[in-house]
Amino acid sequence: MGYPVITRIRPHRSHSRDREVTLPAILAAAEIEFATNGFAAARTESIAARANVVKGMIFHYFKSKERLFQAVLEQAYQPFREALERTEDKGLTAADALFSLVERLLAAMSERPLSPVIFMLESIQGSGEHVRKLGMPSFYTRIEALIKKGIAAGEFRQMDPWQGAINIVGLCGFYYCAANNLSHSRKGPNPLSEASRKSHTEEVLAFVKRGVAQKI
Amino acid sequence: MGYPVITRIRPHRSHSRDREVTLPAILAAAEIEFATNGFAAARTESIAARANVVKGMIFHYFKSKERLFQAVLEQAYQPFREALERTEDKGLTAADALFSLVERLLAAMSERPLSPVIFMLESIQGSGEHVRKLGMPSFYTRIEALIKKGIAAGEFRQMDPWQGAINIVGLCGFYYCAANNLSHSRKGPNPLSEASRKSHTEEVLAFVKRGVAQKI
DNA sequence: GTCTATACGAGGATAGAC
DNA sequence: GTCTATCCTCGTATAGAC
Repeated sequence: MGYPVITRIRPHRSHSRDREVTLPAILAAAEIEFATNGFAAARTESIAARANVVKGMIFHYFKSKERLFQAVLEQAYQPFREALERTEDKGLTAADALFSLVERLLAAMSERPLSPVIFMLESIQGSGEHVRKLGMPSFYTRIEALIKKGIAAGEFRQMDPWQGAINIVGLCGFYYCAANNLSHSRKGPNPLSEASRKSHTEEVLAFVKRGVAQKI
Repeated sequence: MGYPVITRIRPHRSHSRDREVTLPAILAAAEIEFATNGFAAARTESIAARANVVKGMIFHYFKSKERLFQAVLEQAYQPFREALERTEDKGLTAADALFSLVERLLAAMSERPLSPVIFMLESIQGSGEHVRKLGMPSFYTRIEALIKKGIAAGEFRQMDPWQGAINIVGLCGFYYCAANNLSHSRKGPNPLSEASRKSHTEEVLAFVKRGVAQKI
């Protein structure tokens, strides 16, 4: 008593008072936090710290953790939605259509490497509401249809089209989900480096082409 | 005041006072909870409810949530450790050795479908300590070595052996991680049914064989 | 070994000064 | 818009009766 009370331990943060800066910073930090921990285990405090803002800002801009998560999901899904919408099958053989779709899928993942992780966590932990709310068109059914077509045309080998679709999506996405652990269990280049992602893209494409091929 | 106080709303649970019953029940319930939510988001209360015991029992038998998780990890990893240890490469071609290893890996997953999910969550969320603590020998490096050998022997096509190993492990495990969501996005048989798992095993094996094959 | 009750900390969310 | 301070719920863990 009698001692002067320190009312401000940290000074104001250096951010401009500007939603053009704060809002994207929160979104970017949230993407990392949700991709690392999933929705339930993610901490708003961690997100705030990473974005270099105060926790209250998150609720100021997004009202709740739940809404922030939805915003992150929307942002994460954007490249995939575009990849699906841009892909035109008209006038292509089933093989060409499938391989170009897989290329786009791989490019989208390489562009946003955290997205596959978020979707994987949502797949494991979520009840599927979030994904449905996004109107997320399914890569699985699209690929399944192309495989069916390719089998009928004699371009692809006999196989279960649904299982084939799962295998192809898995080849594309598993790498990014396992990337964390891969860097633990092995010296070598960062799995998320430009070069490693390029290598992954090429290897998956080659694997898929052979995996569905008729002749061997 | 004056009203009789209800001291026991629920009666004693019907379990025998026996660790032979209670302990495995907790372990089984915990496996489901951890596989669904990951360590941080898992709730001891949920585990207790599913095991039909009282929350205190968990701490009585396992001391902490952390130790319970380790016990679950050990249990989950058992079939995989055996699969790796039993596999002998002596006198086999690289192709035969690889395919029999993949078969064992798939069989282990089919036997414990929650294990791939737990490993995936640990890979995404954990720092790798738990897995290292288990002395988990790596499927990746084992498969990588076999691929190298197969390429040198001309049995397999030219490819990046490390990427190839990741692709193969991914083909095996992704299915089980995505299974939850798969059942949401599609009518049809349960992805974890006996028949579906068998189908998955066969399809992956076929996919892998073609994926690494020399001639196409 | 099984139960009830509770201590204690962490984390989501809000209020209100500046 | 940004900050501090606080409320309140939930969840881990413990104490102690039976």
